[in-house]
Amino acid sequence: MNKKTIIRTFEKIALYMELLGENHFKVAAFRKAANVLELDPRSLAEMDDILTLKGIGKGTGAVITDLLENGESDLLKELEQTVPKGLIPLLKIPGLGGKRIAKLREAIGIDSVESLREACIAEKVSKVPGFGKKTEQNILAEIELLGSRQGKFAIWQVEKVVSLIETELQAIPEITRFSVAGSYRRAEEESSDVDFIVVTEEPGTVREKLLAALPLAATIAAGDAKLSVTLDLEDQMDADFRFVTDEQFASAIHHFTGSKDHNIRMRQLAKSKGLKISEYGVEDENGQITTFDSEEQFFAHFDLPFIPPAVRGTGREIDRIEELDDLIELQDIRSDFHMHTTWSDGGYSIREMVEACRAKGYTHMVITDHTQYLKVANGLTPDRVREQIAEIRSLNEEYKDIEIFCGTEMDILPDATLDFDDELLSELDFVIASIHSNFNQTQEQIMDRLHTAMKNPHVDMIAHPTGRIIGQRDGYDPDVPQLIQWAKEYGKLLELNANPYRLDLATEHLIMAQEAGVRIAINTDAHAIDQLKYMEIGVKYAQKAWLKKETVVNAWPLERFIRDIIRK
DNA sequence: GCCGTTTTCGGCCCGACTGTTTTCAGTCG
Repeated sequence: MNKKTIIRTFEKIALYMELLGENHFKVAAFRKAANVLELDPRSLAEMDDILTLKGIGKGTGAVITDLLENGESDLLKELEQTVPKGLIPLLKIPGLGGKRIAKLREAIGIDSVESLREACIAEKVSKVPGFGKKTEQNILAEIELLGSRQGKFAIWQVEKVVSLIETELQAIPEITRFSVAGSYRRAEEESSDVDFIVVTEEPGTVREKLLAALPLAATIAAGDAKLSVTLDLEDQMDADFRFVTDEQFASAIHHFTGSKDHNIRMRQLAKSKGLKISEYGVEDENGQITTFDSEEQFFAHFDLPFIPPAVRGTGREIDRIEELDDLIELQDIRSDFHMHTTWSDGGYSIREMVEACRAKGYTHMVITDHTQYLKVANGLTPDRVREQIAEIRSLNEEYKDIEIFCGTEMDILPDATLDFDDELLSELDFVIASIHSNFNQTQEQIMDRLHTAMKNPHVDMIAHPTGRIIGQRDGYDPDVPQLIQWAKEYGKLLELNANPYRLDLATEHLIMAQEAGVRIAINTDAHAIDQLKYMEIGVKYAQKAWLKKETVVNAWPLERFIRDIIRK
């Protein structure tokens, strides 16, 4: 028996009870019990007080005892026999929850998506009390969409949709200001929809203009406070817009940024002080509503510092506020160590990239084009590298306010050798080693390649260490704990590649690396000026792993970078 | 079902929108 099994049992019990139309506080109690175990960092063996945890009571405790003693839960077995398995997918149909599903099963014997479809076509559903013609049609339409509707979208897919919507919002003069909220603002790897807070005095006008401007597959809800639509794009994605006044903005963006658990924790905190949080402000016992100029002020109202969106997760972040002072922030970033130019597969010249980094206020930067093995990317031969070094050195003479270092993103070849020899590497200031080929090798072969790079005294950093593309491919499956050990042993940096396709290393590994004392560089891997902005997503993602300023090398001052990395 | 230096009963985070009703339940985020 392990903790995961207990958690999954609670979740299943909750699901079945929901389908039976049980009291939703009862359902929530089982979900909460699952959450309590999930949030506890200890393993099952270490939890001798499991039955006395807050949130575990008589009913949930009996399930745990049952599982520990018999390896299965009588309650779950009973529920599985009572509730047809075919009902579970019905919860995926928008507009159908436990109560209505229970009602349909009771009244006309619905036990699967197929029987519901048939009942809709035979117009039996609209005869059930509480259901009407409209609901029947909606259910039928949703059943047809069930297969095509995608659950989660990768952050790079969401980013494109967010940009598109922002362009439309900017074009509407009745909008004073707006901001994306929701899981995208928290820099989640995946989101199920996008949320926007829109400040306007004329919600009706804005709603109509949005309905006219956006590519629509469906309108889910359209009121004066909110607009909810399904966008007709490559992938059909839902978008929610909340219309608020300027005074309500701070409370609204906090509320709709979430996470849900963060909000619940904040509301419990408010309640303990006799206050009530809603998306419109904070209400005291006299019904007086306070609004705020900023989220900072909102948090200050509860004696809390500003909690960055990226760390708003389980609610436990509120117990870690003393760590926020050291947390990496965008304004700490002084440099970017990984970018490409027209010398290989980048879109802009070295000078253009330098100008763009100066505009960002960076004090130093590294040019890192691909190497000869990567022919599709026009990788540099040794001769071209030396030419490039000369050009960079001369450009560096020109610019007094930014230090430009000569680097490379060198391929680690499939046979576990490096693309450049040591002599050439010694002429460079900063050497990145990367895998771009033969992802399907065994883990042993991959680790052999990475070890070669790690051992080389000229290599400074391993880029995108796992090669993953979020939601598309897992990468080359390295043994990351081992990689972190090597980074520690040989004093190498590991990258957090900030490109939203990658975000590599992932959160769990960043946490591991920081704990091991390994330094991280957050880099954009920009192939165009515009992509330098990915630093913002990268830093947010780093915050999810609670990376400190000290851990992130590109937050270090130039002098320290030269002393500890370039001249080491 | 869980919980309690206000409570062992009556709450549980809070509000918008839809569709069904004719004042509100259900669903959703």
